[in-house]
Amino acid sequence: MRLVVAKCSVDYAGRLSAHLPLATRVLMLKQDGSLLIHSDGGSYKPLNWMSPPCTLATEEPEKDQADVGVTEIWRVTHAKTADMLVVSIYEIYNDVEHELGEDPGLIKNGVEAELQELLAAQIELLGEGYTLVRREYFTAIGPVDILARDENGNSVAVEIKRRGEIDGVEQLTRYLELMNRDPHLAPVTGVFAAQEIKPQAKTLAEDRGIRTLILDYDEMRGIEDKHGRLF
Amino acid sequence: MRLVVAKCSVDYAGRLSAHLPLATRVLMLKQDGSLLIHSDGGSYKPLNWMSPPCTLATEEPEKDQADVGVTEIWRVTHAKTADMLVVSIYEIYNDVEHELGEDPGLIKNGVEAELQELLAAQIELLGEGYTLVRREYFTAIGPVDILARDENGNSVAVEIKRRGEIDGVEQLTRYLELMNRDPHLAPVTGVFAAQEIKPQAKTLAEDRGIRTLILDYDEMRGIEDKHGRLF
DNA sequence: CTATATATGTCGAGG
DNA sequence: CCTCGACGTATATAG
Repeated sequence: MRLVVAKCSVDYAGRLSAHLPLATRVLMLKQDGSLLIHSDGGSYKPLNWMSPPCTLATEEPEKDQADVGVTEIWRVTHAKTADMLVVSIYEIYNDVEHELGEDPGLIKNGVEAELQELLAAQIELLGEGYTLVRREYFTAIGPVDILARDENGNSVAVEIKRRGEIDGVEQLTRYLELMNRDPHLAPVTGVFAAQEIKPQAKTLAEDRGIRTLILDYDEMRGIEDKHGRLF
Repeated sequence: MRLVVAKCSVDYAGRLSAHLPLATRVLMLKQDGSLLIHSDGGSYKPLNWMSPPCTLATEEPEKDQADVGVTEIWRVTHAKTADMLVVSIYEIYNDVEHELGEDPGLIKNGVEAELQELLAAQIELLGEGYTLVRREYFTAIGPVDILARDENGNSVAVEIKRRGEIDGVEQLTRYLELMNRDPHLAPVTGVFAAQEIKPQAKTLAEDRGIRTLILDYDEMRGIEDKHGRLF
């Protein structure tokens, strides 16, 4: 990992073309040849970058570039797509290199996959007498998160989100429409389950006869832990 | 902008909870208090981060933490959501600070706008005898990318995407529904045009009687200076 | 490898 | 402020 603070301008050509005017920025050069160009604001997204696999070549500036103050040129070329990033460096204020080694990586909890597992294991949260048919029930337009049966044996399609927004209701609506054309499944009702459901999504769901359900992650995980400890 | 190379472990609690085991990483501290934690690989996305608005507080470690080698603790708290990122620092190998100033920002040239221009100019790609009515035909729920007429003089609404996914079909469906209620326009048929159309989107479009059309960007552009823009 | 859904998505436009 | 759509989306996972 090499960290350079430099006055530079940048040009990118690939899926789009883009240009960064002359300013002072941080250039982060990773071991794999990739390059990130950060300013002192914005969020985690760099102003510009090149993803691996790619190679960096350092070049001498042409005379006309040297005349306007360019001291070196970094040309980063993507190995597969021929995307190219060219950094024209005017002045380097700081240049540090350090060996980091392999990173053990991030451990996550509470993403949608985990919610789906938990709800499948605690299908009774949908209601008394509900049973799990299967997770990831496949249809022609995509997988339904959970297919269950209610206390009367009727099909119930469950769409799970971390945050329930209108998109998710639309998605479930499409599934229901399709599944209700299948005489083996129909009638199919819908449940929209999420840790948090936006008011508009709740309204839309109810308007379409879809039940909404708030999932309490901590509670569900707690129950699961207790189950685990019983064994 | 402060750049720190340090051995650290990290914990995040917010929309999800996550943990980074002890390793050497780069900590990028921006002027607005935001923090990025980068390893020497991956793409431009940090391993972990806190977006602005947020504040950084440096704390002394508790005794039990100090005993295992923690020298300082950085606690970054989001100003609105109460998301929290805690960095436990064991050793600092490098620590640099530099004033960058405001960045003038990125200048972009996108692809989708160009696709729309090109298709309007080459409207015959839609079929024999088609004529352009106008680009950005305005409806109550938004602009239709292109309105054309087919060889019989009937209205055709075209939705253009770089990548055709289900969302785009939904969008076009809404336009068609609305436009077909207008006796001056009806009957209106739809064409979903994109550089690439996902199978699910194609299925849904056909199910709704919408024609799909693959656009060859390079061909439409005439395979001119694709990479010649840099210099 | 392709295809698909998720994401602490981020980001910008527009009501 | 919120919603919606685009993104050089990236990323993991299933087929």
